[in-house]
Amino acid sequence: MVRANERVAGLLAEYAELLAMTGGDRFKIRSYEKAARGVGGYATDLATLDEPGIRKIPNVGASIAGKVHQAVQTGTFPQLEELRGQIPAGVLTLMRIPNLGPAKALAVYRELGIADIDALLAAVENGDLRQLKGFGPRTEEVIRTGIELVRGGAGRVLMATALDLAESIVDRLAPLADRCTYAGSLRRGKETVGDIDILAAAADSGPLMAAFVALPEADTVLVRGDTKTSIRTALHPAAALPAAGTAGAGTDADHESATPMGGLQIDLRVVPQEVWGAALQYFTGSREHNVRVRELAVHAGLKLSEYGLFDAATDELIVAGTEQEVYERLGLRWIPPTLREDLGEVAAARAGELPELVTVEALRGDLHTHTDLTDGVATLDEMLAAAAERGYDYYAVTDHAPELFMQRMTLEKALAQRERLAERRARYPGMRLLHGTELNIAPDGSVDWPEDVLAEFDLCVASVHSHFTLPAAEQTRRLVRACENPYVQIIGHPTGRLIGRREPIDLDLPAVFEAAAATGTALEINGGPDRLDLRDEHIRWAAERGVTFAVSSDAHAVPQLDFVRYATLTAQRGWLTPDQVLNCWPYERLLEFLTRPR
DNA sequence: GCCGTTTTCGGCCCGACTGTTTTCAGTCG
Repeated sequence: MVRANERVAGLLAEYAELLAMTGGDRFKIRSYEKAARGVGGYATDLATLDEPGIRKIPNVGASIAGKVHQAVQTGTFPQLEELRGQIPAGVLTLMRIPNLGPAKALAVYRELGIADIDALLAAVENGDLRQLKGFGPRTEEVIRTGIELVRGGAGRVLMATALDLAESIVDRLAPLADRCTYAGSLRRGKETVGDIDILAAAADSGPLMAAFVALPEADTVLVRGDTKTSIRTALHPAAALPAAGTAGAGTDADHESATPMGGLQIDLRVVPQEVWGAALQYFTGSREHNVRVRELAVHAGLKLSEYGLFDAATDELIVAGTEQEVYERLGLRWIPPTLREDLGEVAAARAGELPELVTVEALRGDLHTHTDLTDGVATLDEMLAAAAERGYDYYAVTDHAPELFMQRMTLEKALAQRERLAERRARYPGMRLLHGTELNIAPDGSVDWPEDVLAEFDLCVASVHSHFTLPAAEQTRRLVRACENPYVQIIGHPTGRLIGRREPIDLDLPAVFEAAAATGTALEINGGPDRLDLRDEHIRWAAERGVTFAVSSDAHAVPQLDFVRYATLTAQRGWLTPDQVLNCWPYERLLEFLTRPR
């Protein structure tokens, strides 16, 4: 379900951006950004809080609490509407372009009247942009490539955003249907999706279609029919902000959406209950997977469509009720949706060699998390309580290390945290607490802190947080050296990409995977909705080379512990089994891995 | 506008990089 928290966090972040653009006080801007993160990362649903309750949210004081309360009730607050009146929504979308911040966005709007990305591209093409003070040829080029990056994901939304929306809609439609679920690329767990496909089984589609077009999300009805209805959601820049709450440019905790979630098409198809399985199989895809499966059917003298599996000669229906029946009648084990990409899964299913995929339930702990000691928004105790609630056998706190200057970490703070963690051990007898850190990999591959300090941590994750544009040879050497560091057990978000915002660093991936395998350094699958790093196909390459993985949330707030869900879907798309994932192992085996001589 | 083992004012996330300047503004992490 989409909570009020995420919606209001989006409004606060939008207000901060508008303030930044209209020359507001920078500390005031920062306050709204921090409040947005606080609200988005708060464990309690805003809708259940009164104003004093809202006031308890980190970084929310009297003034913002009033606006938050109003926003929960009415969907907005007057000061936001005032600024929205001054700056067209399209100007905010300009800021999705990397290296184009509030000042430049305002300049192109004020000077050239540019209020959307199309107009900006046109101004680049005809040279108008270069006339502006502060805009030289290099800036022109940076903007041009930035637009390409943003455009690359045009019309697509992050899987996490789509999943929230799809589940929320399924929840509301399900009471009117015999069965209801989402299908398509979302069910396959792709990192971004172009639309949402919802499938329902019902004898009478009328009430479902009526409820569907009446959804508050339905801005435009594109198609209205008995078997298929399509709607489009409204374009709303604030809605582009992530499920976890964000604050624009800022810290490692920010997770901004690749594209505005507005304008997303949602299809509802209603089929008779008898053909549910065939329809679900068909509408889940992928197209390539379905072609492969139908090929198999043809060879067996059968015909497969969304209406069922038929005898090709007599047109007699054979099965259609469940996906299992369809696959089994074709001589296949049921294939998990995350594998249905025609990347060998049909042959594997035929040979009975499908992997037993890693699941969220199989995760015994989280090995990459933060607290408010650095850039998290929840305290150590809040994070521990939430982790215990999830039933974890172990949990690692891995706050940032000193070289990420903005986090102001010191050895003293780290050691004090270690003390506090030690004190908490008695409170969580069922959950082993690991004191870790997230180190920064310098351009030369070295990390923060001397060896004697590193040796005292239970766990060291090492990640790239700077120098994203080094040449491939240097980046590769950098990560290989980090793998070779005997104190580094996990490489965090190995490519550093942010979906739709930042390209991955230039790496010779096979060389890095070889190094990780040779040194026994695990590679992370980071569940941040805009990271999903490593990504699906790279996981498979790495796994083929014998790499071990960590499926991590990189949570900076309590609700973000759920990010392991997105990491797990990605791991499944990389065909991983629990045995290949460190944090599916029992504690004793994990400990052996962490403490073995290297 | 928020916050406080530095508490009701005066700080606040700091440093680097880059392109455009001609001494610095904008952006990022």
